[in-house]
Amino acid sequence: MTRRSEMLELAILGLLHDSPMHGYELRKQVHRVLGTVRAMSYGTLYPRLRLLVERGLIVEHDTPVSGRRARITYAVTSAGQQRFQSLLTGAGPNAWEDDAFDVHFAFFGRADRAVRLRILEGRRARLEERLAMYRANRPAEGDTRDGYAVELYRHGLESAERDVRWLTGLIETERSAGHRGVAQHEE
Amino acid sequence: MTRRSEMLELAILGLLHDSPMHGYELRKQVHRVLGTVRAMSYGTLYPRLRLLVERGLIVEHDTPVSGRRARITYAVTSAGQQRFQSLLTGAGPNAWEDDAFDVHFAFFGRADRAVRLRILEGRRARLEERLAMYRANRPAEGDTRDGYAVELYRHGLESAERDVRWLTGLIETERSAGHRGVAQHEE
DNA sequence: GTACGATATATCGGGTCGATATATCCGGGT
DNA sequence: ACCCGGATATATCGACCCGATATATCGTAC
Repeated sequence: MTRRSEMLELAILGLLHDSPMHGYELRKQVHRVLGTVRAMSYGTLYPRLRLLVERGLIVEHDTPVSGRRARITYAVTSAGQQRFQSLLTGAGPNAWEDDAFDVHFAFFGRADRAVRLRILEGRRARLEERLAMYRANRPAEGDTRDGYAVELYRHGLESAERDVRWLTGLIETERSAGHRGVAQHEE
Repeated sequence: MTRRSEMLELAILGLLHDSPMHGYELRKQVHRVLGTVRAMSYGTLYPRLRLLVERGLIVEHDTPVSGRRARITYAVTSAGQQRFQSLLTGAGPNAWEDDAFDVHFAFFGRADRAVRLRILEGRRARLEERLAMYRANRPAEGDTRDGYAVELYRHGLESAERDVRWLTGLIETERSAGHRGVAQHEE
């Protein structure tokens, strides 16, 4: 179980929880929720769906609409629900990485505050490490890098700093007002 | 030759042009230039270096420092220089993608203005497509997404918009003042 | 009524990552 | 002098992911 496949499993289980659907639709949802960030290819999705069926985390409802091509609708089982919760609640350093963080964050509504805070703080720490490395090789006098490489450096640094501020804001909101403020749209 | 391997080839040839070095150092430089973004693993780097040697794009200078472990220093050949230039100058849609764009941008100092503008504009168009998709599924009334998913959406949209503005600034600078302004640090 | 694009599932080859193995060098502690 | 840990350095392997491609059906526009 690699980092990536764990993240994909979380995304699949989380999305199927909202409503059962078939593979093609599922992939579009991953696109939507993760906002066009590297979504899963079909070559990854379909084999993984079969694997999750084998493990009993999801089940396939065949939907044989007369004459239509087979459309396999998937739904989470209770084992799948548990697996989802344990992936979300037990999130470790894997969840501090770019893609994995986004998936976890998208499902924050189903995690309690302690878990949310741990993931947010882990993510921030991860970005601060990155920031420290960035700053450690700030272009110095006599650097061979030309203006474009320096501009790329500046832009990357700025983005990372902004993300840290974003996380800090989220953490403060969680600490002070609980889930209000961030989760205004929550039902 | 996939997108990714083409990008890695450009990075390797471009970095070795600045100064010959061995694999371990090369990987650190990729980290530095690309700013911690997904750098190459050793399992990718070493086989690829051997491939580039086979193709005559780089050569290995064995540096047998008495008693020391073999350290293979690589340097670009003239064929490698040409390959680098053709990869940079002939950059197509592959170069509009995240990682590939960064690598190309880092080597803008060795591309002429027409090429720089084409890549910048291609990249901007790519981001605007992404933006359009984002906006197309803006969370509407009655959306099942909770506050966190909406916040993730908002943050992603904002980042993409900022990147478009960044590119627009760069394009304007290229168009008006040539390479000044952006490339102030150029030697 | 047919051409086209979207929907839908499936598979394969090439290639990448992450872990691991091996080995040397250097500095710090004792 | 000795050892230890961490950085330097090369190499390989298995797990697995992406992108392309094949196949087939549906809606709709002309």
